[in-house]
Amino acid sequence: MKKSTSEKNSFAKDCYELLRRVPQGYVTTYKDLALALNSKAFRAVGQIMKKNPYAPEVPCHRVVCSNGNLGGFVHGKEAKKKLLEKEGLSFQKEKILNFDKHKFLFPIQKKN
DNA sequence: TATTTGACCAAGA
DNA sequence: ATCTTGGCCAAAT
Repeated sequence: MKKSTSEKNSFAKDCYELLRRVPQGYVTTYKDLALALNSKAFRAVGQIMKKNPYAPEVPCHRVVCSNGNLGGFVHGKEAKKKLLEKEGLSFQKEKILNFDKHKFLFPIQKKN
């Protein structure tokens, strides 16, 4: 079964769509984003964020590593940490405290 | 078209 | 607990 031509560019697009749904005070991970797209392109997700941070429309600062580590950020990790702290998250060095507690799961996510 | 690159991940030592 | 290693996949070069 061949994929339709229209869903060729869907990866990056869907990425932003999903990320845009993440509310303040919550975070998601590169892994979960990829899995939500039925893919394992964990790294590609990060690449996309770096290249096309569609600016404040998409909260790229709410995307972190699945192990609770802060992850990366174009404007520097410290800026990212500050933003998340403002949204109510707390940190231990580079790790997020109560990580899974603030982790946002997408409506149609495969079983954890 | 082929190769390299990463804001990653999970398992080993 | 930290560090290394191999793998993974879309995008850029």
